Order: sequence, then structure tokens, then C-alpha cells
Amino acid sequence: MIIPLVLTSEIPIYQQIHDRVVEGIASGTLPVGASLPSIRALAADSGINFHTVNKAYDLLRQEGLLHLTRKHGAVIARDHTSGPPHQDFVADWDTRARTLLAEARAHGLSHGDILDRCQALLTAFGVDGPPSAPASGSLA
Amino acid sequence: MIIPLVLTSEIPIYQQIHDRVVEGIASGTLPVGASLPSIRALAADSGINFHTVNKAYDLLRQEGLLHLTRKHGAVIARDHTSGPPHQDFVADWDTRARTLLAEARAHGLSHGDILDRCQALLTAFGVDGPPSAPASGSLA
DNA sequence: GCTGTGATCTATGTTTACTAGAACAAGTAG
DNA sequence: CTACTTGTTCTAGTAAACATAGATCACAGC
Repeated sequence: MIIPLVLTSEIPIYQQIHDRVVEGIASGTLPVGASLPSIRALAADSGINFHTVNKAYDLLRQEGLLHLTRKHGAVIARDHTSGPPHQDFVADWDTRARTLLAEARAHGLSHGDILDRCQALLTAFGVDGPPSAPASGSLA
Repeated sequence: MIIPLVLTSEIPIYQQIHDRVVEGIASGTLPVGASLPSIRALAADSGINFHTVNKAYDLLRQEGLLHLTRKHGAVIARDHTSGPPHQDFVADWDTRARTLLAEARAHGLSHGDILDRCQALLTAFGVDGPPSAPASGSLA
């Protein structure tokens, strides 16, 4: 699996890496225990500076989604099977969700349409059933 | 109605103004036709530079949510009663929603919980029923 | 004419994003 | 033990973004 990065996008590169990893976790492609490429490897493969990758990985580490060790490199620390989120996360997520949902609403989408879109997006991540197989996935 | 701005927040000030206005539109507090304070008035009231307010209002204007005229000042251009969104908006919104939903998922919220939260947030905006009364709301 | 409005131009300072190099420490393989 | 890879940290520089500031113009209403 390769991280698609759009270097000309207005979204900062470190944010793109972060977002793609989070989406990989949500979709089950990157289950807990899966390895990501090392900071230097991803930087070399993507043609970007390893400090930029480090920022993305460090952000994921701070959020509790990634373990970074010299022994194992970058390893997914948690996924949806790993238990409920911290309260801090929930409150922050609600705030951001409120704004995003407000945008949909202001632009004319109905409650039903918005919920349908969210449902479809969640469904696209995979069924909300048993935990994914703990096979080791990788981004390289 | 006063825009709550947190000047020490990591969220840029212009983004906060934008987001609060969008939320006002979504909740019906700012229906189509409602007036916002002038750029200079909001800047003076908030203790910020009017260029910063101008950036927020211009962003809203570009998104089709605000009309800016010398005659009427800043007036809400649309709300949920004004018809469906542009396709461009929907595609962009989906992309952002996918990332936000992925975050909830990666941190351990179930499909059901996520949808429940979205539903609750949407409900808090007000019922998805008849258009709000077209009384002129104001942020001043 | 005066006042208030949005719009536009130039300029400055601070913060953020991204890049770069160097170095250190920990861990692994040969 | 050596060489290599790994994450981590420090310093430094450039470009872009954010916020500020002043000035000016055109338009509208009184």
C-alpha cells in the first residue's frame, strides 16, 4: 500500500500522511500491530524531507494511534477493536463534526442526506462486525 | 448574537468567524437575508483587524454563503432552504467527512455511535422541517 | 458634504510549514 | 566489534500563511 500524497495540494503534507494513515486504520487496512515504513524510508520513497514525515508520525503518536520504537519502527498502536476513545478526543471530535455538519446543512443538504452520506462513508470502511484479522499490514 | 472568538486558539481567527457563521446558518439563527455586522464594526467590536474579518467574509462570499455589497453590507446569501449544494461542494465535503469519520473509527467509536452523534448534532441545529421564519437575525 | 460601506493596494511582523544537515542513542545483523 | 538502520533532537534557513496597519477609492444614504 502506498500513501498517495499530492504535493501541490493546499493540505500540508504532514496532514495528508496523518489523514491517510487514520483512514487506513479505520478501513482495517492498517490493523493494530501493523507496521508503517520507517520515517526515512517513507521520506525517501515520497521524495520529501524526513522531518516532515516525522511530524506526521509524531502527531499520530501523540494521538495514541502509533507506536514509534527503534526496535520495531512505526507500528499501529490501536484501531476500532482497541476499546473506546478518550473523553478528550470525543469532545474535540464533536466540535469539529459540528462545524463540518453545519457546512453541509448551510449548503442545502437535508438531515437525511447528511446521515445517508455518513452511513455510506462508514460502510465503505468495512462492516462494523468482528475485529479485522490481525495480519500484519504494511504501507511500503 | 455575538461571535465567540478565542484569540489564543490554534484555530486562525478568520476560520473561527467563518465556522461560527456557518453554524449560525445551519442552526437557523442566520437565515437567508439576515444581516451580519459590517466588516469594520465586527473588527472594532472584536478588537481585531478588519482585514482579518474581511478574509473571513470573503471566504464565505466565495463559498456562496454571503453577499457583500456597499448598499446592504454583509447579508446571508443562502441557507438550507435555498436548494441543493453545488457538486463541487459535495465532493469536497465527502473528502473531509471521510477523514473525520475515519478518526472517530480509528479511536474506537462504532458505526452506530458515530451516526448517533451526527444525528444528535444535526438535531441540535433544529428540526429538518419547514424553513425558519425569515426574520432578520443579526450578529451584533 | 459627511459618514459608512466594501474593495484594493502596499507594507510589516509573527507564526507555520517544509527543508536541510548534523549528531546522538538504541537496536539488529553479520 | 563493526556497520547499518532506527527514532530523536538540535540548529538553521526559506517560503507561505496569518494578522496587523495605513491609505485610498468607489459607492450609497442622509
